[in-house]
Amino acid sequence: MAKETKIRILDAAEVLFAEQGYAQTSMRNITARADVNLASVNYHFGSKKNLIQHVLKRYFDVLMPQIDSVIAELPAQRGAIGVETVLLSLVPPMMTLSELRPNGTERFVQLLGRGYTETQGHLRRFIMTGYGATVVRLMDAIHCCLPDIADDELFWRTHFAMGSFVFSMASSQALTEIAEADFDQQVSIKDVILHMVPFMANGIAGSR
Amino acid sequence: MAKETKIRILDAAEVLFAEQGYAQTSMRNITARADVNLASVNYHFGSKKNLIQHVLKRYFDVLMPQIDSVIAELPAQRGAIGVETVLLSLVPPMMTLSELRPNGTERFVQLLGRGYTETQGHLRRFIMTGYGATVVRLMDAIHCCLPDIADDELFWRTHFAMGSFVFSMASSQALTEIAEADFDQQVSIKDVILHMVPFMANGIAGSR
DNA sequence: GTCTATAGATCGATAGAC
DNA sequence: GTCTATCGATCTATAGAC
Repeated sequence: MAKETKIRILDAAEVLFAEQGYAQTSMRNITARADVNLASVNYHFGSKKNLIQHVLKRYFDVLMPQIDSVIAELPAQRGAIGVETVLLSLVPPMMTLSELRPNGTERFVQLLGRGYTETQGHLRRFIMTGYGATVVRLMDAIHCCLPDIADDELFWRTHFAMGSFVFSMASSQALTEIAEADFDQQVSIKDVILHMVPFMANGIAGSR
Repeated sequence: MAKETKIRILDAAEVLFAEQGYAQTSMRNITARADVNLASVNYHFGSKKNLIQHVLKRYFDVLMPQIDSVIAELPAQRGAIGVETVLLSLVPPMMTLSELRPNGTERFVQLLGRGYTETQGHLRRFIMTGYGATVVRLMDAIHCCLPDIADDELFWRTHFAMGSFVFSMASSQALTEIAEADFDQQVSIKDVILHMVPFMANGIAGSR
């Protein structure tokens, strides 16, 4: 036999969810692409909603422990480093997702963007209950770089930064097509991220 | 008779589209909320797809001419002003959308966010064919403030900025709820926009 | 575990009476 | 222009044979 049915379903589902969104992807789309029987999704995952969570969990379970590691290894004197350093430390963990599966990094962020706008709060709850501690540690690391900025102000800025990131990936296909057509550039996901880090760092730190 | 059927449909549709997304909103949802007959949507608009475009068009037709005006009134010596000035000049036009309909500003940006992630390129084409000249004028105004930044770099930064904006509005309900719960702040759409302008300006201009 | 067959619901769109 | 009634196509989920 080829791959396990369960894996085939997850692999097919994540591509379709990332490309078309959750609502627009039917179980028939998924099982056809995975070349498995329609009923097998409900046998293995119980429901479509549960399948969506499993697709995300595969990525979070790899990413979040890595983020914990890189944050723990940041200099103890946080005042000495900038936000850009913290954000840059997240890049290698993000890039390892592409070793999991082809275009893993891109797909993961697309799924994140879809989840935030489509599942009306479910994703946020899923992240905070399962990986909330990592999120808090990351926010603390950013805050330590910028002790002068008020809590609520930093809250807004980090969410704006996340917006840049998630939106850019959600529409990354359009963006890279334009970049290639108008500027004759071949654009990889890493290029996009490395363009984005200074943008986010400048926005979060604020220069004036 | 109360309001025209056509208007009632548009009013109901824009609320539901903004809150739940296009795919998740059925014609039955819309006609029930508008308190009109199911068949009247197809009579007046031909199809659901056409209805979506009409909902957006009502906002664009008011917003875009105003943006043309404020850009035309910017100082001729563009080198003398900053990006923040250009972005701030967009705020009054955006705010007038709330005079059109309750929460118009917020709804419009939510529709924009939904359109970008859900309609896979259709929205972009709709904007560029109908209002492309205004978009180009706006991009030029930003570029004049930052003559030292290369075309392609500015392309990335403006798209990141748009991402912050659109995503923040798409998830604005969650964001304002958190802000109110964690920081005990009452947050209006104008507060969000005014927090966002410096963030975007710092990100686009780049400080280092 | 895998399959067929189908229940049960909902969808967009339209025909045709008024 | 507005309504009822319905078509035909989808969808998720499940029952039950193998």
